[in-house]
Amino acid sequence: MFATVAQLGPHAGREVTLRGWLYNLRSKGRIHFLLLRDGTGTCQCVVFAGDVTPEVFDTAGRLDQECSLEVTGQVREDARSPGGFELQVTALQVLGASADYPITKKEHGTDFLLRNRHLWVRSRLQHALLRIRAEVIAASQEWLNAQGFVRFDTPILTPCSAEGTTNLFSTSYFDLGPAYLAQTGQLYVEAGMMAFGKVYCFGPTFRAEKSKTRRHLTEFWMIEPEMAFADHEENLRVQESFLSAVVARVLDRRKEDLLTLSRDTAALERVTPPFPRITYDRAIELLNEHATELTDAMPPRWGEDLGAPHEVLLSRLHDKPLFVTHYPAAIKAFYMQPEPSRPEVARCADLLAPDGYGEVIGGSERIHDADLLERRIREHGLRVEDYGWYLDLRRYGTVIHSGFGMGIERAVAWIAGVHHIRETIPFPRMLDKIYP
RNA sequence: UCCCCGAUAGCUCAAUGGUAGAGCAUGCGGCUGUUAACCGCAGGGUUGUAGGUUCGAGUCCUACUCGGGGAGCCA
Repeated sequence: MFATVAQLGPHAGREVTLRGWLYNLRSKGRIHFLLLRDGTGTCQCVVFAGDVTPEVFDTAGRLDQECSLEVTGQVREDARSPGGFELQVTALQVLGASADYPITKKEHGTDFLLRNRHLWVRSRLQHALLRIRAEVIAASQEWLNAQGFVRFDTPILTPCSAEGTTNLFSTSYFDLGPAYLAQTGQLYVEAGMMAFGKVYCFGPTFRAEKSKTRRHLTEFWMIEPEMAFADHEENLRVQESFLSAVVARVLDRRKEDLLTLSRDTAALERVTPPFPRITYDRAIELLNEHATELTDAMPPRWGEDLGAPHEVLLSRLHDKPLFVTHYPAAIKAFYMQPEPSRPEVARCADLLAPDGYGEVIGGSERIHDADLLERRIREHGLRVEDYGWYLDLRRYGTVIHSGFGMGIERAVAWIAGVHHIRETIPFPRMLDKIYP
């Protein structure tokens, strides 16, 4: 009877067959200890010389790391096995050999591990991390679904730049000229919002930026909710509830993986609404007050965007994710609603994760007035004719609306507590790196 | 695009300008409870590329290539 490592408990005392890969082998004279992983967990399988034929015992002692195996034996409770149950082996069959597996038990360099990413994902820490990623994605979608949001998929191939100036990957689209890989689904999701009230899109987005930092990928996944009749305040409330719910679910269901990654879960327990909020104006003041703590950076002047060192410092002054609201309109996207009493700032917010993980969510109230939106498109040097359909959304039953986008990888990096974003996606795409 | 650091065995790293080393991995041998097990033996190298300085260069100098860290931009 086949079993999985995670479900061994009910089989205690009985004989089962596990199928998986050899994580590690330790031999001690007349005993071999096989660590078998099957994706659900890792189980220590013990081969005693007296329990099996000499041929099987010899085979067990020569197994290669990561060979695939079927192992049959009796399930026994034993604290010395990682999952609390071990298998006393009676039979064993190699399914696929694994000579010279490159990733060994000692340390490796980043470049080597990324070149072997297709194998690296089998390793313990990577396995825990990617499980957390899957949980973040599932939690995000299921929370939104439960709140009445409808998933509304947006195109990846797009005819023009959604936000203008940033670098896009381009390809040729038959004889219709260039097409671009989407850097956001936001404009399209606004069309969906007017059909369904509350929608979100979820998929890969692409930025051809020459960014070489621990927070950047050229291909990353983003979940972008958009809500009709929601203003800036409502937008922030949804964001803090959403992110808190995602964190709570990871704590509930993937605590073991967080511990595998040595994540301080107490810091995650604090992630509950409301989140602290400061305006951009206040952020500038704070940065000037703490200027001496800024290494290799000056406090920004009003009108300049916040840099990575600034975001790190601001987030360190708070023990929860931090909203920075009302950035100067001039440094934000063209579609953001100006604050009525101060049109030089936008009704927007960046949500900064603690510990220097940077902006995990960016959002805003959108301009709902057709004339203002058209003016902004022109002011940003964009072609109005490219945005005909987008302007239509304001011509046919416009409403106040808001939305935001969360970068999955940044959220996962912060929640899991891993330093570099490249490990939070199975196959990272970075500047100068596209293999495997 | 800019700044800093690096490149030596399959992998991770040592080596005052003076004979190229270790751990892991691999192969062989030993050990009845190991937790990246341990112990013994063995094989494994055009020191990133091209020039230069020197009696002598892994080590110093120049250029290039590749990689790592950071910045800008952004999620």
